[in-house]
Amino acid sequence: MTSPEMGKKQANTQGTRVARIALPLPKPRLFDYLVGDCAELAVGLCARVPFGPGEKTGVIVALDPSDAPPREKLRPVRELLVDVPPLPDRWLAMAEFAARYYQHPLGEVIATALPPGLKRAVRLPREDDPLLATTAEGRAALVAAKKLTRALAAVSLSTSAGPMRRSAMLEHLHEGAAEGIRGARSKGWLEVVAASSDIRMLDAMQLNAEQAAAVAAVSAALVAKPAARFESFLLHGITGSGKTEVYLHLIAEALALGKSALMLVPEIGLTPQLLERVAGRFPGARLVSLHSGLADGARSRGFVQALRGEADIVLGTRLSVFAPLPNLGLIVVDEEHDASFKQQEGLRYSARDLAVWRARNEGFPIVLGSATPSLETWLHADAGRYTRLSLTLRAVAEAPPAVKLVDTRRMKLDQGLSPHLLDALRERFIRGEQSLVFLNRRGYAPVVACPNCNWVSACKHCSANMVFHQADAILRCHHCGAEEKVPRTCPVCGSHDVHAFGRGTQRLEERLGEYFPSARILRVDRDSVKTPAQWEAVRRQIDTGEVDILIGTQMLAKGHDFPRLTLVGIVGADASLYSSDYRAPERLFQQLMQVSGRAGRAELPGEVLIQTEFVDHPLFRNLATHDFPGFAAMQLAERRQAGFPPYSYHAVLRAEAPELKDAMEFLKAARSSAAALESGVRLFDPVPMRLVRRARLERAQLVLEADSRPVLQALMTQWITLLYAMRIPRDLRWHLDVDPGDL
DNA sequence: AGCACGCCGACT
DNA sequence: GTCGGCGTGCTC
Repeated sequence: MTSPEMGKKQANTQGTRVARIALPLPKPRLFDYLVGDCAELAVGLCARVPFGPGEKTGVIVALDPSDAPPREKLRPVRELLVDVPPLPDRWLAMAEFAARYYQHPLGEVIATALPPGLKRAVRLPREDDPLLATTAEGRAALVAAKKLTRALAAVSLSTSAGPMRRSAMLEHLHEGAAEGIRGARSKGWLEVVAASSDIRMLDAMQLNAEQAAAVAAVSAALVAKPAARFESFLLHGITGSGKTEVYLHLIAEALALGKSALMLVPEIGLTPQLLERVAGRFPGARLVSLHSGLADGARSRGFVQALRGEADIVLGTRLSVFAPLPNLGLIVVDEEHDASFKQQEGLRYSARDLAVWRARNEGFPIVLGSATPSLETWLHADAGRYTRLSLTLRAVAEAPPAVKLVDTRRMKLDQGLSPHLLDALRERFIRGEQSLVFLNRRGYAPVVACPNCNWVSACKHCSANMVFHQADAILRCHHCGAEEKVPRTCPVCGSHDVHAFGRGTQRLEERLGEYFPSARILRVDRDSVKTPAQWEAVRRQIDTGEVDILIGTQMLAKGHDFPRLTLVGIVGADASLYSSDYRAPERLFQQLMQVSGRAGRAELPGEVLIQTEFVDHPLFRNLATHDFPGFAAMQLAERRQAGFPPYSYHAVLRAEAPELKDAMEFLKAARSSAAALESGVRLFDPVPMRLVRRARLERAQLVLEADSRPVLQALMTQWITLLYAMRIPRDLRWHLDVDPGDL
């Protein structure tokens, strides 16, 4: 038999069996096809099938189901993608769980989890790729690098050897591998090896007692009997306490045990910095990075590498929780509280929650790390369901930054800047130290308005104001991207008095430029930094001291360490202090803690100035004393009192249509069909969303609340069938969001 | 999601 | 008299 294309197998309709296939369709059902009984046929295989007048690619989820339609109704599979190994059962189990838990069609879950380019042919360099192994040098480099990784892992495991002895061992190992690595690097053969220029293996031995205890605790789970290997750990470590070092040690141990490791990081966290550090630490390991910024080809390659068991470490954003590593032994979720782990469209999954499920299902430990854990995770630790490991010592600076509150009630502010903050900025500038002014609002001013007739720069498509961007002299809507020229006179009354109200980072940049004309000021927000390359350039400027004053949004809060930074000024925090969203304080605390952590290094103590009208607010008091446990206890008490998550469980049904009444009507009908079902779920009234109109669509939502997950799940499972059966206007769309990030 | 089938308004 | 609106229903 000859196949026209590599890796495809034409369907053989003789000796047929039935394959049940999950196809990417917005309906929760599967389709059965005839398929030839070839050797490769297996559950988990991708298949191309005829569908209606067209064709689709799906995944076989069962063979010869007992309830298939009569064979004469079935059409044959067009081709099987035998080039790619079938997805493992455990992987499919996770997809099925996600479909069940998030009430989403299995075919769409699988389509979300698979890289988009997989449908096309995947060309993958194997280990015997000519690039790596056609020359003796290439092979030698690879072998040397692998030996080094294994040996490194083994050394870090050998707890009997003291630090001195281990250092000596490492140095010896490094010498042995260095030659091969240099050879390979000079030829540019292997990216992973190239990155080993950054090798800092000896760092591996600086663990302090807390870090060592954390490593030991998780290690015990790694080597426990299979049935006892699953354990969730919360690694609560203040900024600079060396969480990453703990992760790297644990990854080394997983590798030494012959397992692979998965590390999830927030979107912003996937900077080349971390990738280099991991690659440098494990020069012989096969490292794969996965995130949505990759081209289809690269993402497919990484995914298939994992699937073939050719990846030792996968480092990536939320989507990499679906990396089909067959031999996974450890998951790390860094900055586990970060909102980017929750997908906000399509399948609205939480990668962190799925990761915990996966670890339990496959029987291995998981580490959730953060300086400011989510209250969900904190409560799990309080209740003993997660094992809490604390890092309280700041490894990189002697003392945490001094947090001071600036009471702005009786103060004359200049563009939102207090005299205190300006003095502090001046002081640092004179001393040649770096400062950061944090304002979580980009643009020049949040609105342009006419005081004469009350006209405001409202967006035509959204219920929001257009933001004034002076840089390109334009009004821009931050919700739909619409742009308009700034009117010179009021479009309603013709008054010449139209002007910008409020301030964003651009305006702050302008004003600070006037105050400190000789200072080098750099603004960092989504408008000024759009690509990873730009972000890298910015980081280099900051690192090399080419910047005196930084102005930035939360982009900067999450960035990496800035060694010369000694002052952080926080402007406009009050806006989120009394927001109607019950999660606002949690987010604000996380944000402020994170941005505060940027200030100060060993030889240069840091200072944080927070401008506020609410100096007595307990949130600030906890922040000033760096007391996350205190803050969490206070918040949890409030949540318990109000019956909010994590003491209850939420799901939201949202609908959007050109007209609000259609969305509301749908939700009312949906509500009454849920009300007719027997359950302990509390059904709220449908309400328009806070931002009712976005991109010409009007949105409303219906909140469901229950005291337990099973109660909520039981209702939704029945309800979803009714929802799919409802007849709805063509232009109305709805979705269910389980465990929504916000309401 | 596509795509086809099928029944009511303003045009060559 | 026809082209085309999108409501409804189906795809193994």
